[in-house]
Amino acid sequence: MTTAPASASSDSDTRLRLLAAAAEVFAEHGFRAATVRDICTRAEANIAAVHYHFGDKEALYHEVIERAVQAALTAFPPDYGLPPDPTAKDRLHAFVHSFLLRVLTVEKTSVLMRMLTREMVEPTAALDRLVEKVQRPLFRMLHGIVAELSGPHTPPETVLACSQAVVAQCLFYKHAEHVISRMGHRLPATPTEIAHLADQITEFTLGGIERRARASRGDRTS
Amino acid sequence: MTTAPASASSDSDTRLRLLAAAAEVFAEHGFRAATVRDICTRAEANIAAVHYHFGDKEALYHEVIERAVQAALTAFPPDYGLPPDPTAKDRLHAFVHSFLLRVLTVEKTSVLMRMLTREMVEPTAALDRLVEKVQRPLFRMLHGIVAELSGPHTPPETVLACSQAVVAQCLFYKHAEHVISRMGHRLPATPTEIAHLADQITEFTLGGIERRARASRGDRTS
DNA sequence: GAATATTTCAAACGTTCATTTCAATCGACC
DNA sequence: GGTCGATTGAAATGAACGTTTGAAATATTC
Repeated sequence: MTTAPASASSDSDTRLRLLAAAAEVFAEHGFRAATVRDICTRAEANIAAVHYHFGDKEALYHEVIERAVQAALTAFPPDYGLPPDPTAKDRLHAFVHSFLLRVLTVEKTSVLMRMLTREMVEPTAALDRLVEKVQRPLFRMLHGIVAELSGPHTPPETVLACSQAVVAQCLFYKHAEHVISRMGHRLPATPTEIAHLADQITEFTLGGIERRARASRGDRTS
Repeated sequence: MTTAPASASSDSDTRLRLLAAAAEVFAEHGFRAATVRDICTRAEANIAAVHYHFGDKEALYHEVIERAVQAALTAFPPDYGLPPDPTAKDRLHAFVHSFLLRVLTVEKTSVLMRMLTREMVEPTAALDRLVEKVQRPLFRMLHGIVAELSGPHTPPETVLACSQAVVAQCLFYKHAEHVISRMGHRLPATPTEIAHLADQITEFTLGGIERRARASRGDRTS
């Protein structure tokens, strides 16, 4: 029986090469279309290496996802660049900025994030864990910020919708990247462009929240 | 040689059944994971029927996409429910509302729209035509509306960003539907819910545009 | 340095799938 | 009702893929 992988935390050399290659291939083609052969070729490993080190293709995928999320959140945590004693607006900006950095930075993390994008549209078993471990806590954090910006008398439904609008704006540039480039529009990629986009989205959101909150107070000034 | 399909406009019975079944299966599984066998079974047709009527799986896919877009835009054109002599705000609302109806309505069109969602994340050759024929004209229309709402002195970059924010908010509920439902949030589906969401997005957007336009005029009132 | 465990390797297995083939069937037209 | 083109049917083909196998190579341990 050659089933059992080595101890769970063994990071042999080929094992790491497999993980790196798998991240590339899964991000590029998705879980199903990615082939074990391709991954092993890029990792300069034998076909059987996946079976030996991870058990099967799906277990490899899970570990890649796990590490991807870890890496992205470590590199750009949601309080990225936050000054001490931040205002709610500061926290919104940091949330948006770090979100965009995770999603758009051309380094490793963005390649990894493409996997999550695919998971959202075409879920595998990995999505459930992902939602619970990552997306729910992040959204809860955002929801708190938006609630604070909306003021105390804003109905929860409005706060929810505004929070979703923030996520929507951030994810858009990843979800629609192929359309955006085909339309001839620039896709933010450099730190400067991403920071600028974060400013824009933050401002747009503040305007939206303000107007929605005003409307929910019954104002009709506009 | 049994290659050539009948005349391009022949709508034989099995041909139509194949198109209907293919729309279901492609929407459910995506192009690659969908199997010709599954499609033919659901259409109560023989496996060879796809080859006979369409040539191959990809040609079938293209025709399904073509018809899907046609159907969705016919059912809910971007000026859906627009009053005569509409204001810019009216036109924005109609654009958003029809967009959401195409994307979220639980009837045929939404199933079909799921294919387009997949195309955006995992493009096939069909996306290029789609962008040119559908998305570019629609976006140009939206861009005009947003430009009008922003006022004459708003930089084009801001108008572009605000237009993208609108698309982002509308697409979000389709792109992230699996996450939204896993988070326990309600996904708008009934005409009432969709209309309500359209109101919310329109208001949010107006607030965003207003603030961005104000900022680009150099105001710092806020 | 022999014994043992770990890791790699080439080859093959079994399955799934799109596509093809060719005979059978159907339908319209003379 | 016989003929011919259009359509359907059952079976086969060939390629791609994940997985498995068992031996060879390498590292580890005593």
